[in-house]
Amino acid sequence: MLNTKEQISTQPPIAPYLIGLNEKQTIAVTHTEGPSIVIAGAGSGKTKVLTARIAHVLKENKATPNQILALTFTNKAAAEMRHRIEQVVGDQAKALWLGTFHSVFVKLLRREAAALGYPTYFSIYDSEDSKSLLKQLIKDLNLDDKVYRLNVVLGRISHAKNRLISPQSYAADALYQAEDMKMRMPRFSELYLRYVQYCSRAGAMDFDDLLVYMHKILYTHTELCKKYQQTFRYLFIDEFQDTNLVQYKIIQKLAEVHQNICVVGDDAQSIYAFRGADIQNILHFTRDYPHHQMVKLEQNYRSTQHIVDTANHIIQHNESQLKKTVWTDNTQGEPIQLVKAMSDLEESRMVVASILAQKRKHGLVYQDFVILYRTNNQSRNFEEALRKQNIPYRIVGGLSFYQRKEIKDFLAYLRFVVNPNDASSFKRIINLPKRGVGAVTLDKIFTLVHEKGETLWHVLSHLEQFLTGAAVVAIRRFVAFISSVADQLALKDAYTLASYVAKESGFLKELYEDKTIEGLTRYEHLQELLNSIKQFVDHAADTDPSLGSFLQEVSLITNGDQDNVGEDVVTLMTIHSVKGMEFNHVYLVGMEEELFPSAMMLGSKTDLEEERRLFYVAVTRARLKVIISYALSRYRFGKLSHTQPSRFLKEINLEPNALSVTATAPRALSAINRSDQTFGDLKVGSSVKHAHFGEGKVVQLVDTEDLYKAVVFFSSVGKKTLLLHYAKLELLPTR
DNA sequence: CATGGCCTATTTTTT
DNA sequence: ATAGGCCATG
Repeated sequence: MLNTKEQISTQPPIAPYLIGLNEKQTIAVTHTEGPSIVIAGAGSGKTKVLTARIAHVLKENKATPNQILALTFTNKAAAEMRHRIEQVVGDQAKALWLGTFHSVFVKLLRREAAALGYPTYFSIYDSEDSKSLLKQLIKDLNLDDKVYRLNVVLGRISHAKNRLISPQSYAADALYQAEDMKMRMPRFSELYLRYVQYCSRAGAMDFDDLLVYMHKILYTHTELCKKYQQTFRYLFIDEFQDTNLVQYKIIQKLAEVHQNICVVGDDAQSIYAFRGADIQNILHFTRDYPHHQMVKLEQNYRSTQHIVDTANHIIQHNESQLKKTVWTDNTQGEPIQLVKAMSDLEESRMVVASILAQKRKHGLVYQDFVILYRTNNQSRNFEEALRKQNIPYRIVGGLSFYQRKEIKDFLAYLRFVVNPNDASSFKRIINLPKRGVGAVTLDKIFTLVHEKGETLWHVLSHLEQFLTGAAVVAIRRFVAFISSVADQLALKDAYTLASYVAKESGFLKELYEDKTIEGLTRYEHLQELLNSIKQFVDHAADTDPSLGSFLQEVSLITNGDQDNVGEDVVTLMTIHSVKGMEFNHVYLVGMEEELFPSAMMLGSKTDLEEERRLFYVAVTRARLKVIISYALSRYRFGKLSHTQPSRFLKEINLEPNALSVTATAPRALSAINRSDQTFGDLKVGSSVKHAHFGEGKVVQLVDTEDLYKAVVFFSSVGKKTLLLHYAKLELLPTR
């Protein structure tokens, strides 16, 4: 690009956001019209391109911010993107339609809820809500929960929804029916139907519904569809390889009029097939848009040569992949290191010891490190080891604040006020605090709802017509209370109403009176929640400060979103949640058969290939160094079991016993002293120049726990041992 | 109707 | 290891 000075002076000034882009990136950014697909290898500047492209559209006045729709998979990615666009275009960025698929669709569905027969502030059921609902339905139908396994059933429902198979068409489909028979679940269709009916009557949508109903709006409400097709002139889809059928159909429909759709993805990083993601969408895109422009970003700017090589090596073992050569001209860096531990406990200590040593040796900060694992429960040992060493850390994922029981309970209160047909929320709170309403009364109520075909709220507010007894009196009081709050919904903001409910419902008092340590924490959590509602209201200057709006927003928050960014802490998370991020040093732990690859994924080749892509994602997060660890034994289900090193290690020629890392914790990483050792570009035999001693030749490299040393033979003074952290050695070209 | 103790299944990943 | 379900008891 900017090759000579003459070029700069004769050409118009280049927009600041285009500076520093390579040739391919520039094409991807500036060809804004028509369908285009960007295949972006790991670390190839994907986000940079996507944000520059949006900025370009705005700067060239091709569209106003609210005519641009940009969809990501995580809130984090959306926030990051908005931030970076803001740096280029300023406040305009605020008006972009930019967010996760789910959060953007909630906003649209809220506007169009009436067309679907849903209340404006419909409830959103998270996976836990879905689970407990399904559990109840399985019970209601007298099905054996050992055959109709919760996770299996839920997964199947989710899968059907993501493939746009309604309960009716599911029941009519011979193939699905045959599968169900094989799995001894002949009544699955019925269960699916009931589940959908329940949600619709409760005015609730689960995560999949947000997509399914968005699809429904676009494909069955022509006028509404036209409106949005006209509105969105430019569409941007991040992590395209992880889209499923509904998502693809939605964006396809939205792009139908203007055809300005840009999808960015990397087939090598597709790790969500388990929730319906279909890499085939990349093929479908090229087929559905024959005039598309395709750009492949193959230069990696993130990682060292060693890391890029290893990553390429990993992915080569997969048969199904797009042709792509990721390369880098970064320095060679250090080889991937392997740590072997005797037990899971020792593994965690060794990793933590290694972090401390690396930090000291290179003058790093905690933020440089991430510990990645396959399953959330692996975090435990590492947390303890980190705590013991007083190392600050944060965990992303796992049990989030909003999944705590007291928080879910209170949110259920608020949800029921906003949507009094939400039966799940009702059941959750009717006896919080105790109101003497038992299972029998509840059963009667739900039978009535079912038989009369009335809404839950109708039955509750006319209960005297149907039932008598002490419970009825209690419910009448409860109903009166809920009504009194509901009357204020349009008048008062979320915070005012929430604190009112907390006090007047007796919920806060109940928590307050529990003086155990856990009770105290629960009380604090509730206060914390109320604070966050206050914040929500304060920040909702020109948006909707209502309780309904808060509840919908909060349903889509995941842990890690609101987390303390910028603090100097070690990060712990699953490989799935690290996607899209980068760290200087990556510790990939628990590299054992049946754990990674997971025992659940050994059954089929496609599953195994997804695990391998997961491995690829983990390794490519690192800028400088990857350290992989495994243990020879591990506690599973409270029992000690022996483990085998992962097959993936052999695939990248990291033989479990190749490196003589002593396995004694916590002073674990003893000196490695090998003739083929390299430190960056420095290796035995390298010619170097030292400020005092002049030219010399490296005869030995020593890697101790917290120091790098080099033994150099200088013609002037003979052998000297130098500490690489201090000594400034200049590498001379080899002759 | 609520509580406490014992039993069992559970661990794949997330919006 | 631990959470949730089931049963017996208050």
